[in-house]
Amino acid sequence: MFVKSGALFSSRCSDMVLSMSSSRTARERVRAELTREITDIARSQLATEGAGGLSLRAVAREMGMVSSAIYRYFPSRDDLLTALIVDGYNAVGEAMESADAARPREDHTGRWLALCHAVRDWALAHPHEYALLYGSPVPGYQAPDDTIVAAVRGTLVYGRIVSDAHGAGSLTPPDICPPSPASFAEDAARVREIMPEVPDDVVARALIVWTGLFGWINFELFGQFKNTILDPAAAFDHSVRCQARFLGLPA
Amino acid sequence: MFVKSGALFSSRCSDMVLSMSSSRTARERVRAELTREITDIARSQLATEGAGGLSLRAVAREMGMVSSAIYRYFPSRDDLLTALIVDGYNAVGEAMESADAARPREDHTGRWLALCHAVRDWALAHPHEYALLYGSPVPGYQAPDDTIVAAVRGTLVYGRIVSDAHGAGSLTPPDICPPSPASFAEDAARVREIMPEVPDDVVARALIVWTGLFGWINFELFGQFKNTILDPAAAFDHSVRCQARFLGLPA
DNA sequence: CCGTTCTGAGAGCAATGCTCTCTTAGGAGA
DNA sequence: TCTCCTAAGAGAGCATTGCTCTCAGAACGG
Repeated sequence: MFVKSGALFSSRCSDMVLSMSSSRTARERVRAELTREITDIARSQLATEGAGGLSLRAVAREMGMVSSAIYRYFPSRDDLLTALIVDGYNAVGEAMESADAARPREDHTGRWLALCHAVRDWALAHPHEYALLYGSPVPGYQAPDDTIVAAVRGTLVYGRIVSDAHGAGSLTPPDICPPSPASFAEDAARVREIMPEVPDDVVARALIVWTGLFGWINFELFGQFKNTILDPAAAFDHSVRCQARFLGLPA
Repeated sequence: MFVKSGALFSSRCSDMVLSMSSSRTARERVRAELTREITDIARSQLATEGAGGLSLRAVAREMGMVSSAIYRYFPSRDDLLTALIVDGYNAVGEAMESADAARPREDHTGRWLALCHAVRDWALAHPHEYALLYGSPVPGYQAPDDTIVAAVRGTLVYGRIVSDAHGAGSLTPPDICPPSPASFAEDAARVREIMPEVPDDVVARALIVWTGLFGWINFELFGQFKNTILDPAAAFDHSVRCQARFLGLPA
């Protein structure tokens, strides 16, 4: 009932095993089903209570199960959180992807703006989940590598925009920055896997702009702007437009 | 034994009542003393375990008290956290202040760079505390207004630098940004209380730069830069130098 | 000196994460 | 179809947490 084709998906795939739906045995199917149900309930708890309010026992209760049964699916609370984080990264990543795809490929500035607003909109719609991804790491919890690779998905979109703009020759960054430090060359090379062909200087700017985007959203979402910004949407839009110019995108 | 004169203070003042030391009655003195001891222990717990690992009972245990006694000093765990947050803001604020004060007043760029490095250094030295301040708000916890006013302290330093630079005529922002939205005028006026005389356009840039600073530190501290930046200090320095140029500070 | 207030102790409640053991149901091979 | 083995849920239990009571003693102000 979850794999109806055109249906609205309230759940997000997190487990490897889930991706190959209608798997062999009935037991495996119901296991996948239950796993998904657990993450769904957990996600709704996360949305209402925040990461700290996520309780395995409450999830079990809501499922009509006994708490110990949950441990057949997630060996610990942290593993559940990890699954939610991976889901979250995929969700923002998807939001970024479709926002980007909705713009003509050569409208680099428009793609960047759409990307930014997609992130902010998603963050406002899922504040606790956003906090889980881009806020402080959850107490006593160390992000496993799974989450890191999931986190890259959104960054890929960004990288493509920058790379496309550079490739099209429409990237004319203002000449205001000092040269990047020598130690940055290697980093830039690594980042270039995500935004090919882009010179070091632009890579550096791209990082600044990218962190600036999330820095702004964090401030807005985590209350640092309280009593300061009256029209957050407009201010945000202006901010990312400026960032675009700093990066070298056309107005 | 705690108020030895020349002693090294590991504790930070949080309560109003603490500031006027050697208060009237002995009872009040010991109360202030114990309050401070509680926050000290709590802070060290925070430093090692993170916000989630902060336990009232553990604090009580370490003090040789029974847990319920703590509630005579802090009505709830959240209130303890609030005190720690206020302390934290004051600590970063102080770090910013002294970094700023160590530079000649007319070296605006140097003051900005010193400010940035002071924040980063403090963040690296107290990651959990920093996360409490600039990361996601703690689960189920809503920042009271006390913390907001405390948060301003560091921002004041920043405002003074921008304002000084502008007043000295050494602020020449590159003309790359679109005009700020109409709705921003009122916000700018409010921000101008912190950085007087500064025109709207510069206020907008100042906000972008400020959020960018914390955005970068967040990425670095919360692991978003994992496997990306090899020499974080150098990259950070370059980033804030670029930000300075974007703001209009001389190179 | 006496009554008020403040403070710590102690027990207790509800809730949490997690670990056991036990029983039952599902599935694979004969 | 029968037989085993494994997986899954139930249930009890442990240590821990935040927080609320009540109670006794100490400090304080008059």
